[in-house]
Amino acid sequence: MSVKNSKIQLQCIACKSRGESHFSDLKDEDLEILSEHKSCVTYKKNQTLFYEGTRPMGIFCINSGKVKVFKMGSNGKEQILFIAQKGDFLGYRSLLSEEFYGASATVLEPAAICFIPKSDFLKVLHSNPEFFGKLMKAVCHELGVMETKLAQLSQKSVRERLAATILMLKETYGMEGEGSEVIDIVLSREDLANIVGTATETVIRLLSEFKSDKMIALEGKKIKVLDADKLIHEADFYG
Amino acid sequence: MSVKNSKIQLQCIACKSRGESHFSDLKDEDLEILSEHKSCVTYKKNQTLFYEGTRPMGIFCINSGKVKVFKMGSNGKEQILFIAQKGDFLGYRSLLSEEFYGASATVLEPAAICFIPKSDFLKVLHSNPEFFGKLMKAVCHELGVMETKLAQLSQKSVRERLAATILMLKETYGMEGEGSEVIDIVLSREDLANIVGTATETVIRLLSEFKSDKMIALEGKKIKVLDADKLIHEADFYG
DNA sequence: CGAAAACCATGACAAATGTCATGTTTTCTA
DNA sequence: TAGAAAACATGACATTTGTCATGGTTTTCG
Repeated sequence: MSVKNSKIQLQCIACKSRGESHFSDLKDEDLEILSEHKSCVTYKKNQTLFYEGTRPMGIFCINSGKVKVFKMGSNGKEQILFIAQKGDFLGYRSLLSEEFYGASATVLEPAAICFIPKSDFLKVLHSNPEFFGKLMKAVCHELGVMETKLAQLSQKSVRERLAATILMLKETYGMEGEGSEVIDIVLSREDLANIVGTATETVIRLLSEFKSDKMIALEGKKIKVLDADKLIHEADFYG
Repeated sequence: MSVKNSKIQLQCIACKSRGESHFSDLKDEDLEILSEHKSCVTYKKNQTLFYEGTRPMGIFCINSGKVKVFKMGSNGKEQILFIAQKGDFLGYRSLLSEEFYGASATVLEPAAICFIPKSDFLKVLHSNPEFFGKLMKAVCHELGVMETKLAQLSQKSVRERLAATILMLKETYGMEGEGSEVIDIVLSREDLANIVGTATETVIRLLSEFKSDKMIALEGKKIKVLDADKLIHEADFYG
């Protein structure tokens, strides 16, 4: 199979994923500007959008698929900061702080992603105070989320963090079932460990325990949440 | 001794700490607006500016002194997110994301701090795109810093993190000496542990080791860095 | 398809770190 | 300034978590 990525045609104006994105309220003329030099490409699993330490040239807008954003440690272990999906965009943080990328982004599930050059993005941003304000609000919110993650990493046990992570994934990727929800994202145990901030083996062991305790079930690669209340208790939320 | 805080007179326009702050480039008329309903107060050690979970009513601008910003865990342990000092301001993150405070702020060293009501701050912010942009850049930078902290907390040992923390404190609070630098901030072992994200006893033990190994010396409550290179090695920077 | 690679699972063990107990020193404050 | 409280220091020990080894299972890809 060829490894070449195929270019595809995606119009911002008609983009299904835009509704839930920060671009939702932009005027058509602004969308025109964004589309002008945009290039859209399909990515396969494990392809990397950008690397930590390199210079941002624009932003990536996810039309479909899932992407992990992570920092690599000196020991070769990744710490996943967050997972982005359709409607999210990536790389604007470094762009706006005028720094090199602080993290790398790699595709988890096959994705269609548009790249918008820096200049076009900034043009729209600066001609559009409302949009700017909205983005500011989003960044401030993200900062709060990151601070919460930091505190939980420091204060909670691995078991608690894994339970909390499963619940968080359920919120974002959960698909309704009868009394249970399947988490619709393909994550290796290693990736899960790199979200939680622990060793792969530890995650495997704890998943086995959660399974024995009927809190979750494993459906192929995916996790099914059987007893969310018990998981909440494990996560020691607001305990 | 009275616990009452004394009101003091501080003019933004004449503020010595403004030069290094985000307010540095504001026009006099904007400073006037900020000053209009401002109230400035001196705080003693251990007084709290605001509590996690409460509603932000404005921003705090530090004229002098030092303040720790932290999240409290369910176990009663604090995780210190950062330490603010003169020129920094606090609370704008939650203000802009329109959320409750995500952290608490408590005085470490006697401080003079001005409070600027939300409406005045927002008025200046929205009438001043350049200032808004500067703040956006700052928030994006902070987000990057927080992500780095998260990754290091997850990937480095306590020993490495303590070494890195001492070096970081030296950068910010170091006072030049002959071949050594005293870190000019009074931190209890407990606070230091809450920055590093570990138990107090562990910090005490490691400090003793660093002292035996001639990397640091303890001058009263303050830490003196004797061998920064060795500390850098301990911290495993870019190793 | 079939071999190789990647991934998952589990046991055994080691290392790092936290917790508890105790005593000393420093700081606070009545 | 004396007594109480807080902070510091250290030992002993428990617990958590990571690491290494091994084998089974699934996925990938020529």
